Amino acid sequence: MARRSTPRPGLDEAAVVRAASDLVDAEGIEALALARLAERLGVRTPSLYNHVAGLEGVRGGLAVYGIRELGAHLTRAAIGRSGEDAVVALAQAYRRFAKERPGLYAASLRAPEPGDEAARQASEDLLDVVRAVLAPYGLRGAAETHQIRAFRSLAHGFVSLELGGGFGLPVDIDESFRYLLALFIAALRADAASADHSTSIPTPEGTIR
Amino acid sequence: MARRSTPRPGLDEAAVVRAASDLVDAEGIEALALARLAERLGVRTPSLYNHVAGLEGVRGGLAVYGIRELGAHLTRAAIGRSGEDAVVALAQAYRRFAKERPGLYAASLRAPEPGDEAARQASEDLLDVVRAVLAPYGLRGAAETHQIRAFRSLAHGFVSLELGGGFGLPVDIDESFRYLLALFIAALRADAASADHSTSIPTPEGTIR
DNA sequence: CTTGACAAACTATTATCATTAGTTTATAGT
DNA sequence: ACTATAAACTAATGATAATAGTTTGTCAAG
Repeated sequence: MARRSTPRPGLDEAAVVRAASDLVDAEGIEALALARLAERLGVRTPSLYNHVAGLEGVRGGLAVYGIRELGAHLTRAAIGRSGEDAVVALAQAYRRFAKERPGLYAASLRAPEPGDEAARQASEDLLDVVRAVLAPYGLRGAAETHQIRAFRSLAHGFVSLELGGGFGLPVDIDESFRYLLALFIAALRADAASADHSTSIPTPEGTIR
Repeated sequence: MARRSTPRPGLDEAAVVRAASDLVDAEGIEALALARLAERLGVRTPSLYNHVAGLEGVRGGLAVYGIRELGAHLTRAAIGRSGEDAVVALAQAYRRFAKERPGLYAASLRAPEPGDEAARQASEDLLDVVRAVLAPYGLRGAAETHQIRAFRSLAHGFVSLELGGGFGLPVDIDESFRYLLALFIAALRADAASADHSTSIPTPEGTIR
């Protein structure tokens, strides 16, 4: 009944990706190298090729792992909340994740290969969380897409600049983030006011953003 | 009267950085390599060390060049405009620059070395343009900083996601950007309304953001 | 208990790259 | 014409990714 199909139960892709995640969070995304990974895993470099498709394979796997982890964090933050409360929680969780796991967050940003189904699915799941939180604000179709893109742009732009040291002064960065968030929430209110479907029928629309 | 101090008038740092700029815009930031640069310049790799401090030196010089070019574009876009017109022009110019010179834009984002005076100055100049455009909205001190950071987060976040292929659908990305911009401008109006110094004294404050 | 298949590890090799050391050479200024 | 010097060069080293081919450990079937 044992699950493993074969011998030498040392490594698998997940273990390599985990090690990569630890490495990039500890030393930065540019420190990601097969040699360093092999060293950490107590193995010679070529052995990694039994589990991942080279350095590019590690990067791809790490990106998917990062998107999933971010999605899980956002989901946890949003559960049990609604309305503006949920929006704030989502944004704060986004920023906290990026700051706690900067290497993994950076890795999650890389554009996936066109055929990468796992990456597509992970992104879709992540998007669903954002969509669900913004759903009460009543937009549908293209307008909803604009809203979601705006949220992602805000959150990503801010943490990206913050992580990159783009904000000269260390003071009141939290305050700046609150300002940015308030700005977005004001827009949500305006959207909700203009789109007055207080009781709207859940239109059976497509899923894609 | 000739200016050059010495012989073999082939290269200088600016020429190397220009070549690097061409390279990264044509083939992406990850294609930046001294070997490729030397090839393009018709020179052997080690010769580059006479002009730049290795690959890191090229990256640093490219970042400064990118910030300056971006600043020049923003300045041109803002000249002769004011108020919301200027804000929109600034944002559009920001996005256009990033799309026209994606490699250079990416290079401009790297965090400068602490002592890099050229980078600090270039960033300061860039910031001054944004500050000038937002000045009519009446905020001072910390509030102004939040406003500026919000603008940068918006603009950078959007173009970063766009360039990285983060927006699944190619349709109406322009429209999404307009939505984002409208959202920011609404916040500016609110700020201007609350901070009612119609005729304010130009406070002799510090410069840093 | 033996044995064979197979995946996972290994060694060896190649190619690319950045970097440093030391040498040669072209030019500017005397 | 001579010399100082900066800019180019060759040569060598070390890190890295990647591939080919070999060895070996483990599971499962006989």
